[in-house]
Amino acid sequence: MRSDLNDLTIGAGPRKTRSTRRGDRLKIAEAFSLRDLPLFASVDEETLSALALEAKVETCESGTTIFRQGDPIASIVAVIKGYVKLLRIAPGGDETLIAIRANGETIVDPVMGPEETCGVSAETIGPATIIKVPAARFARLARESAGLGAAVALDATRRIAALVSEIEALKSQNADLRLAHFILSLCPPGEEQCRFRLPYDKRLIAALLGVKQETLSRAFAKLREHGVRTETRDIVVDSVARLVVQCEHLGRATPLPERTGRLTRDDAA
Amino acid sequence: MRSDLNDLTIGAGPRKTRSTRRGDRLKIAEAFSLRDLPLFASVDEETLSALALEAKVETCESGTTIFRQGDPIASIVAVIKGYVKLLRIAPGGDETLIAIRANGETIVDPVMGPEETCGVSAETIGPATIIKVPAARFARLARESAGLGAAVALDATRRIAALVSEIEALKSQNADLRLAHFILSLCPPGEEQCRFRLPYDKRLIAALLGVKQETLSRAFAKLREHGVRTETRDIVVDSVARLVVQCEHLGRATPLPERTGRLTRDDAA
DNA sequence: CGCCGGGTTGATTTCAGTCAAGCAACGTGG
DNA sequence: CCACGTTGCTTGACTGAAATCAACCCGGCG
Repeated sequence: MRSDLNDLTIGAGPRKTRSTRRGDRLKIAEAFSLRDLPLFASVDEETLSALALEAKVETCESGTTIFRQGDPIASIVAVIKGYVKLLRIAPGGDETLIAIRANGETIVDPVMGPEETCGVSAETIGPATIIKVPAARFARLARESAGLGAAVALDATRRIAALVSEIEALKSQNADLRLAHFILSLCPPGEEQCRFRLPYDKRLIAALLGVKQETLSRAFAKLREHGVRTETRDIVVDSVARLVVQCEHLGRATPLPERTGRLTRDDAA
Repeated sequence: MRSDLNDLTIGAGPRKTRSTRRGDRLKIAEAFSLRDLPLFASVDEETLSALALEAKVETCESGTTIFRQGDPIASIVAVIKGYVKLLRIAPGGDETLIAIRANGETIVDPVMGPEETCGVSAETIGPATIIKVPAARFARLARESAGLGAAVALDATRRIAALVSEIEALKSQNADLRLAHFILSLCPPGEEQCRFRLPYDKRLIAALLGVKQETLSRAFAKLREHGVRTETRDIVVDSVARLVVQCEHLGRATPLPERTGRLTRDDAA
């Protein structure tokens, strides 16, 4: 929650190339530009400068609550570094994970609109760096600058598309298939064989996919037969193409396509 | 799909009170204003007039496809009368219901953004009347008028909130509980005892809740013990308050709170 | 060393999907 | 008017998926 403003430079223009990293063991001064956030990619320079004046960067330790469901919307927040989970808390008290934000993603879930409150709570997973712009200031600029308004609308469109996909997945895919798609979404594009580290622990992945961790563990075990190995926190995918094909079989039962022929040897089971 | 433009007057201003309903058996001429759509509630007169010039009203018979998933976005569509279902079609061919739009709701799911395509297909349930504005024209106006851009953003915010709620429900509630909430959402506010007609058939409700119709039928049967009776298409709720209370018991097992002990016994750990 | 937290695995229960039959409500055509 | 098929809804018996309960493993770390 501490605000280390002095360590960062917020700009509006293209990222400055002056990189003052000199291996000193104090925090490395780093230039950060609002332009780096996808949300602001197409916003005019002037508006961005105005926003930059109001922006505050904060470094948060693990488990910091950024805002709470039901709070009035104080700031527009984006994640610069680390991960932030968004969750909903039912009256009964149990929490439901809605999404995890990373990279340069914005948490404008509650975007604007007068007197709106936060629909979710936001909490950091691991240490994270975030940037905040006061909501009132943001809303005013959005009303004045059509470009910013359009950018917000576009951002919202993307977010809606993602949510729609998630609803489709929850309604029509079983746990194994959802996991397979999740793995595929993590594979670096263009590589047929790959190895990477899971971005967060399996409990969170389970919550993201809407299953219990035991179920996730079993789903991983099932994928092991299809060329997806797990080494504690690392994932090795033998063949992305093969996994894509297997997705169709994971979905509907069809346990045995039964192509009897001597072709592929691993469906003999 | 036929366009009965001549039967309708599209305006931008407040709804004209001249009501030409005279019981003739030809279609009743009716004035319709864009202002009636919540999306445009706060948009300035001038922009609205420009939109109205481009708007086209269409009456559709049941089962009309308005647009298809993957199509380029040709128009912004709103529902004036009747219901429109939005669904996703997987490569395999099976359809997943995403949402149902009614009243004056907009189907701007794919709002704007250059070269975007429709994320869902839209199809009328029963006969419906819709209004269309060419997407290019709409996008240009949205870019020029900050008010319209803000309105779109606000609309998107509402939609996101609804989607988030649906994801929460799918992840954390069982079929009975989801149905109970759905019923409650249909109860006219303020009334303790009520009776109303389901807006569409039970197959659609099942799909909306993410269950099979057989499961929905059993869920209705279970609610019968809690003061919710179904008479074919009508619903009678004996006590809204009681239903709200029952929701807590429907969620988690806890069939018997059993407070027998003199202390709460679960904090002994 | 012992004690976690995160992860796996197994046994069992609960929930929802599947398959199948039956029924009530219509609309149509004889 | 009734026989008829259709469509929407319900019910039952069964299967399968995922949650639950519980034990255990294993890699830090005080």
